Amino acid sequence: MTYLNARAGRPGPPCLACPLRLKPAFEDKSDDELSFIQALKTDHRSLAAGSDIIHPGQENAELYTLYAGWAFRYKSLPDGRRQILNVLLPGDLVGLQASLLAAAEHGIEALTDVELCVFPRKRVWDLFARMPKLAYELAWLGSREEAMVDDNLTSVGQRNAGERIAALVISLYRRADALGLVSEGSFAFPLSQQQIADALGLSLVHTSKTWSKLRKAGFFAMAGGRLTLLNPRLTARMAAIYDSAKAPRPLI
Amino acid sequence: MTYLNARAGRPGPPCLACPLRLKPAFEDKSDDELSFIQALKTDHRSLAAGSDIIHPGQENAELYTLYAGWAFRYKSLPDGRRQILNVLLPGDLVGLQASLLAAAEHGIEALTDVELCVFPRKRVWDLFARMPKLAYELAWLGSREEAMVDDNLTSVGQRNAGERIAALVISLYRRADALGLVSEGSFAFPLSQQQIADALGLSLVHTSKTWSKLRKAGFFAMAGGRLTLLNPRLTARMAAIYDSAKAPRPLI
DNA sequence: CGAATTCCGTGACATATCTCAACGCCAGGG
DNA sequence: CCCTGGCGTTGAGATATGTCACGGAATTCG
Repeated sequence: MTYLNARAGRPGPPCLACPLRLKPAFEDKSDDELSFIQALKTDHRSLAAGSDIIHPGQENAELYTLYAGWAFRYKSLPDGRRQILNVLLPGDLVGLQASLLAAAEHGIEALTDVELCVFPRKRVWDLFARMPKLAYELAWLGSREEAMVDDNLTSVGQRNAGERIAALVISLYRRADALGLVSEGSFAFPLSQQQIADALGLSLVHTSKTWSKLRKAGFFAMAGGRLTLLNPRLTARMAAIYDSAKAPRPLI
Repeated sequence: MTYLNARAGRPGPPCLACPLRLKPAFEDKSDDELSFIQALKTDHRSLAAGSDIIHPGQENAELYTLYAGWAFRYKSLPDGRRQILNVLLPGDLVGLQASLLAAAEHGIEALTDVELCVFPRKRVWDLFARMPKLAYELAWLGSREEAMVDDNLTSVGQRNAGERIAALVISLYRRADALGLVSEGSFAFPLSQQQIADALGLSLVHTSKTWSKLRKAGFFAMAGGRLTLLNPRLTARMAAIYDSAKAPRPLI
């Protein structure tokens, strides 16, 4: 059901003129590097919300950069329980782990309609052989993703339901903000409550109740699929997250 | 308190004759690569159990390979709650994330007395510039570590207390086995119950009760700091972990 | 337009897990 | 030698979270 709605064709912007790159989240790159990245990229692909980008167990996965839309990595147990490992936003690498390891140990699913820059697996090795700076940045981005999973594990292991929700909302807010996706305190928030529950290790019912409680307590509001954070500092304090400005990161 | 008991000096074996490398867990490497690794390595360091190898927030962390002993990565919340992110066994990289990112977002502590091969931070870049194959393997090892954190997050988010303990014990058993640390079904198991609790997101008391229950149910036995797995397949089934042989990995 | 489906909300009840507290064992140190 | 601190064990009671069940709103689809 998933690969049928893949569409290639619309080529996307040339990397030299990539609008995503202008966002504050990202470092500057030299024209040389950008041309190299452009040469690495073989396709620009669109997928519908709900599609599998990488399915569990897939071998020889390609490497992508998420150009537009949201996605998430997840891991399932044989009996159907599912853990969402982390959420991917524009500019994030998709499938680095799957393209380095022999087989994907997780799945990646599109949360909204997405657009992907496609880098074939073989060229990942070229990148290491010929562009050590980019290879270093690839490893850097991998470590950053691991740090995000570390955070989520700490949240799921140590925080109660309200704190987990607060931590999730705050961290997505900050990441969306760095991408220019926040306007007037609100941003598109496409996660369903079931997905929030799967990300936080909570049941759907308890997630729903705790989510309502935080809404009614004035932490945030939802309307039209957009979430408005009413008091970011309060929410951050509830989750025991203290401000730390994040340096710009590489975009490949 | 921690750096005082660091001891350098005892040089450790030359990489060309590294006994760890002979274990089934690791790939073969060419003499060229081994000499390169040897040149990268500036020190062989011993630390006592309980020492900080990398402390939270540390900048310019060095990169290590754990040569002997056990360690763990952890992350603390401001109020003192602590999550153990993953356990490190001989051959694992220590501090890759900390050496790539600007500052460590986690701490790493020696669980037993440990010996470390020291690679200064600057030379990590040399490795990318001059030995792309090793750089690729470094990224590969980073992805493998992320996969372990993924597993732990799935465990903490989705499994109940008994399943979590079973999953932890089984995965450590398998890793120890690949390193030749298992003899007659038993291996040294240095985690305290508090550390198990911190790794699994459980309270100490509940960990103790669940641990006893599994022992009494005949899953495993402890004696003299060694754990004997009485029925590995049963334990794996309880944790809903199905066998998958792991390919050998690079040792740097 | 009605039927089916998905998502969200809420009440009642069950239970896994937590907290508090006390106790025993053992190793180390004065 | 006793004292102390760290670690593991166990019981009683509290509570956060899970499960079951139902109903309503919105959306899709025939």
